[in-house]
Amino acid sequence: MKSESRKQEIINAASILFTEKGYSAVTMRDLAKTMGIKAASLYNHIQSKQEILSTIIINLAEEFTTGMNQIVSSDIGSVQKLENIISLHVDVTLRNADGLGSLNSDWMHLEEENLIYFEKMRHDYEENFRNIVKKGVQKGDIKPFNIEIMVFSTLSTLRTLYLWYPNQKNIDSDILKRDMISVLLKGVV
Amino acid sequence: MKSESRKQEIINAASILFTEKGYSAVTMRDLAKTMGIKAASLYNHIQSKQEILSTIIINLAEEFTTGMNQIVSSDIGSVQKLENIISLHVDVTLRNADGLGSLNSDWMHLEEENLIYFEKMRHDYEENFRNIVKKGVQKGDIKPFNIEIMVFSTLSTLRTLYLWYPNQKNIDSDILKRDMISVLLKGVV
DNA sequence: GATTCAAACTAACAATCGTTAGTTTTGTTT
DNA sequence: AAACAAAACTAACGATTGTTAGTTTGAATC
Repeated sequence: MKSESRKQEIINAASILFTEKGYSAVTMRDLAKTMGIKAASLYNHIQSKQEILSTIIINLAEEFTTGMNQIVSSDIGSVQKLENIISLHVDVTLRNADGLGSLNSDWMHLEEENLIYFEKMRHDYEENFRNIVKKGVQKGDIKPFNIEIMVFSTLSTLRTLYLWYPNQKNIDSDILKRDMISVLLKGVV
Repeated sequence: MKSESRKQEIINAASILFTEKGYSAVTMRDLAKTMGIKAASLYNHIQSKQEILSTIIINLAEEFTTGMNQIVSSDIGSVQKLENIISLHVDVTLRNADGLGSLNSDWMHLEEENLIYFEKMRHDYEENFRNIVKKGVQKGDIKPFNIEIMVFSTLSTLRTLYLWYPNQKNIDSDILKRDMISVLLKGVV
């Protein structure tokens, strides 16, 4: 097993700190103090600060990519696809809320290869999202509003769900999904 | 005038850098290089790095607070108030898109007094928003969905407008407002 | 009891951080 | 031309950064 669990503990602690203060503002000594050890001891388990960041972000990005690819290739209508995307974001957020702060705010601190890889995944994700909306508009299932605004509006809400969810402890996953689908798709008025 | 314009130039340059990389990741030497001077020369115009951050954030937060207070005290319906809030966010974003990255992602690096002041403004803003939605639901003008989700959903879209707007150069302010109102209030389905 | 090994430790490094002090340059006003 | 103020500069400071090297601890295995 070779300290794999200890490594994961460090990554989990780092996820929380990074979301609270941002990658650059968290020092290895901060992280070590949270873990109850000295900064140098962290390096028995991880290779670098950068490795922690890239592990957090790339894993999450791949999770979203995998989920989106399944939705895109499924044989369902555009509106149902949007509902599944909302469901995907709720699931990932409930499972790993701490890491989403890094994904949203610290991805630009990834280094060369991982930065390019991440940006490609994000671009493809948005492109898939956009195409689903376009198809829905063509078929008449989605209102013919400005497509960019519809995509941006929905996506920005889903992306910042992690900021808001921890404050609402007493909410069931399925109820949250249902209400999010109502608000995002059917509007509030 | 005493270099007031030079100070503003520094703040404007810092706004862009802070939004690109975050407050903690931008050094005074980075900022100086962007201005074409040495880091020490910055201190002829500003008192500290922290002063730059607080100037950017507090000014913007006060702008939102002032706008919200006008909307709250105006004698119009709940839906019209929501439309005016959307319009407020579009206006502020178009006027000062660069600073909104700091407001959204670096407010936690404000120091004691300003941090408390900012958090109070943000709390009051959200509370005003929530009360407008509540009133609208009571009057039957707004659908009886989960209020927190409606508030969070709308607000998170408006707050991240600055991330998305710069990519859509050819869009008129009034058209943007109209379409945002459509998508956010009436839904896409 | 000796060996092994993961996981902690102490001590220190080179680099970089925000900032200060004191000086020089530049451009305008007398 | 002299005087002044604005705005740049050089040089350096103490603190902090991520990280490395080498050592000690403690528990499991032989």
